[in-house]
Amino acid sequence: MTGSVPQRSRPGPRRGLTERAILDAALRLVDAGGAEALSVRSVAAELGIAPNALYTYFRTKADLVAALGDDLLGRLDLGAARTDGDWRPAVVRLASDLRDTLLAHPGVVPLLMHTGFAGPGALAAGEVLLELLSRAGLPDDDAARASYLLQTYVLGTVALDAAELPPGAPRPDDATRTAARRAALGGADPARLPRTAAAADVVAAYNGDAQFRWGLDRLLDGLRG
Amino acid sequence: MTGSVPQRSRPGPRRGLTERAILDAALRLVDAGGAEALSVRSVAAELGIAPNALYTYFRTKADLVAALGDDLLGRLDLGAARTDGDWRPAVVRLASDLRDTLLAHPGVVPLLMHTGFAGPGALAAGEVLLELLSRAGLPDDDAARASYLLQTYVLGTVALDAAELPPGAPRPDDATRTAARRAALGGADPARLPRTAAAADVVAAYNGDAQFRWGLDRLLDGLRG
DNA sequence: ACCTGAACACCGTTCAAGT
DNA sequence: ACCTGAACACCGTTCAAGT
Repeated sequence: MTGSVPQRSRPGPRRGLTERAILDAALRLVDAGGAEALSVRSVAAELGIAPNALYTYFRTKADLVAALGDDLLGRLDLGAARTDGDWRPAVVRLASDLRDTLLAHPGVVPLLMHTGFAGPGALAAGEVLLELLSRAGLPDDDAARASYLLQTYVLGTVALDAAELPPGAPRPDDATRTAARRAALGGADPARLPRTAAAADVVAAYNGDAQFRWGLDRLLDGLRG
Repeated sequence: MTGSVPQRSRPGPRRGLTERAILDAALRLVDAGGAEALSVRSVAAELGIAPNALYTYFRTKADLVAALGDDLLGRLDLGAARTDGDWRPAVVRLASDLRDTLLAHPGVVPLLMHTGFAGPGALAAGEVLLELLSRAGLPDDDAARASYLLQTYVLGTVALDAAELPPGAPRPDDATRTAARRAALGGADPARLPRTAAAADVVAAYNGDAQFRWGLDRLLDGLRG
């Protein structure tokens, strides 16, 4: 009656399952189907495990979502910004990297908005930003305020862009985002909202990397001594 | 067998139920319990009706949420901004009103981030903003860009504030928000993140209306000709 | 420690039926 | 047109049990 070792049975541990593998699976689902495609059960199915197995790694779904967002922020190349000579191009680069990283996974953005920005990745990026602004000659309290200002600008921009995108369209290019914005403003009645309707026609100037850079430059101009 | 008129029976119409009443009930729930307290079923229970009765007024829950967000934006007093003399105080006033309106109902903010900003309320506010920036002397395309810049700033600020707040705490004051931010930054290790940790100590300068005004003023400085 | 099966109290939405 | 009851296919989470 001594059978062979139960190699393919159900309960026991699995060597392949890690926090990393879970976050990768979650990101795959969000990229493919937007934020609403992410559920404890869908992640478990993606990994081929029982739903409640995830609770060994994350206390709640909210914790998983927070880790997913911060994981993205942790991918920023902070070393480059840190060693650049001038503070201003370094700030522009850091802000642009953050924007690119988030817009590469637009489904994550609304999730980030729920969870705050206090994970290790977010804090590390904030620290570098404070360094750069200090190097710019700002006193500590102004640097703290300016850091907050820059963060809100990047996140606000990304949130507006991401909110207008249809779910399940990862890595949208400028053309996709411009079309989304035109669609959002397209309903404006020219009789009642003449300027908004006109802005919809010049929407190409409204969006994309150039628009982001324009705003960022205005903002940094405002920070000058 | 002809009974009295069935005045208290189940199926028929109800005169008291309107789109307004539904949105009011939804806002009550979000204010009391945060975004996650809002469900089709909870709204129905609040109104004393069957869950599916709501589908007479809103095609989906997403439509209800979008209407709830835009309803809030529609409460802005645009007339005041429109008739003010100088453009700059009018812009400051409009931006501050928007921030106050949203922070009075922080649970709505993450919901807004999902749905975009293309309802009548959002478009009307955007139109006034374009008027003011045009009055400031900006050419049309710069006014469009500046309007977007200002929107992202306000929404980014509010989103960061709201994300750090515990759910179910409506109308938080500056002290509450400052405490939330200190809690969020409190985990920073002074050895690895010295500037972040120091910023947590001067967090009062980081947050609240004064911080918002500081950033807004920097931003408007950057827009000067 | 790590995983499963089964269950609990929920969801959003649809459909047929009643007024 | 407006509402209900019942059902469908889902949720997040817990608990006892297996390895």
